[in-house]
Amino acid sequence: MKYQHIVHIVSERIKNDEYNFQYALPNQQELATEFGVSRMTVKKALDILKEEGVIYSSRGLGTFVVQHEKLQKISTYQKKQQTKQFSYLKQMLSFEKKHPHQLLQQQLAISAQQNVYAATFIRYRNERPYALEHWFIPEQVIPGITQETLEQDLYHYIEFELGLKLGDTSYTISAVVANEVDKLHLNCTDNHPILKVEKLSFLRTGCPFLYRICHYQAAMKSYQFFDAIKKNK
Amino acid sequence: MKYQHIVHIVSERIKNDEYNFQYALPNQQELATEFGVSRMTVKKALDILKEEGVIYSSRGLGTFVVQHEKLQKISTYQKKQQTKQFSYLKQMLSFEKKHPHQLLQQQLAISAQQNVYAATFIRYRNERPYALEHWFIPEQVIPGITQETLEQDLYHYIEFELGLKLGDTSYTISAVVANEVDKLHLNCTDNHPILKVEKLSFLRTGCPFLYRICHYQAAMKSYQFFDAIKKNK
DNA sequence: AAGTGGTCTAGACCACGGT
DNA sequence: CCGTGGTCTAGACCACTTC
Repeated sequence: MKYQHIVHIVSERIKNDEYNFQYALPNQQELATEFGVSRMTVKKALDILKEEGVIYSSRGLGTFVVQHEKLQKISTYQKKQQTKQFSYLKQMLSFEKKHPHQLLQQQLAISAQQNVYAATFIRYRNERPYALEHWFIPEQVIPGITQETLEQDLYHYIEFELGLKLGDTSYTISAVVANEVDKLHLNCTDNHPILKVEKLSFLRTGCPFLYRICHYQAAMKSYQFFDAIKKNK
Repeated sequence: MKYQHIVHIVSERIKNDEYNFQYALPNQQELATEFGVSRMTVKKALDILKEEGVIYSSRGLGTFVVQHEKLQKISTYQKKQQTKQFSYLKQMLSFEKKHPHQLLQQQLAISAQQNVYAATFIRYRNERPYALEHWFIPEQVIPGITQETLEQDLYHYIEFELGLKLGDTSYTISAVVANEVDKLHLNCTDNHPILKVEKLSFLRTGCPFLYRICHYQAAMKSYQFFDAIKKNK
């Protein structure tokens, strides 16, 4: 795929400040000539970089690099996450197969008669309790799950053992106070704030296969995401 | 733009169940013939629907509608938000021009000498205090702001009065406990949980122009977003 | 008028999944 | 093998911005 190569090269040039926000990039025809491809292929590569938020373009004006600030914020954020060198540990507290209660029936789009694998995990970060997670997986969609599957790599099992393709995950974030189970495992007291994240994962077909309720120690977790307000040109 | 028309027609057919998850869509050549366009134009339309999560396609197999569950969840969520018929009210508590402290200098990428408009709002939902927001806008980027600009429509001012193009907004979400100011205005007591959302908005050029710190009554707000886990084909 | 990016074409070839 | 979608071409025309 030639366009991926162009995406990579142009990304590198932006990182190396060969292209920067003060001047327009070479126009599409020049880039096409340089890379020995057609203009449409260049445009496809630039469209991907636009989607990534690295560049933008205006009819009649040209294509420009987005100013450093934004990218810096993202990269420094990621760097912070990496350089802190956290050690993570996931430990299973319970594992069972049961019938779903009403919330699960609704979220996983199944009936009360179908079985659901239910597991509870506690996560540690640098040996400190960090999150309490409840996982629910419909047996009909992802059959043959064992305790080991969940302790190792569920996604690998789904993709390579079952041959299913993964889709998107929906995140719903809210703030709550610690409940009794949280207080027991997350080492916190009354009225301790909790960042509650409900994650619903789908196969590529749109079938929901995993519902997670995750309670994070408020001080140890935040979520960041980007949102395009308007797509006006 | 022909491809937008095709996006619209195919969307309608999916909503009307003329295309559904049980069968593949007509192949790209058939659609091209039907709409009287080239195959590339059909593909561009389908790419947009893929990006929206409405369909997916496999080389060698065809193009398919994503199962209803996922879309239902999104649309029912939106419907819930709409049918609750909330009444919203935004009230300004303070407005001033000042020099930025260190956090603002960093977030807005400005120096300590530059001026920043600082405003505080309280939001009500159905007459109940709902959120407390602190807004910060660098004068150099968005000049000429008055109290009225902020009470009315800042985005309209930026786009149509100043002629600037808007870019993305970054959201950073965490959970905290109510501070003294929250307790005063949000009508809550000690250790009340707060959903804290930092919003940093950029112009299309990547220049940050608005930093907001928003404290929501935990019980009255949640955030939902989607994330592609992997783009494997 | 000149230069830019956005759209669209009519074809070609390739990679993949199923037979 | 065939049918599918993914990539790529070499051009054309259009919309927009600036001079």
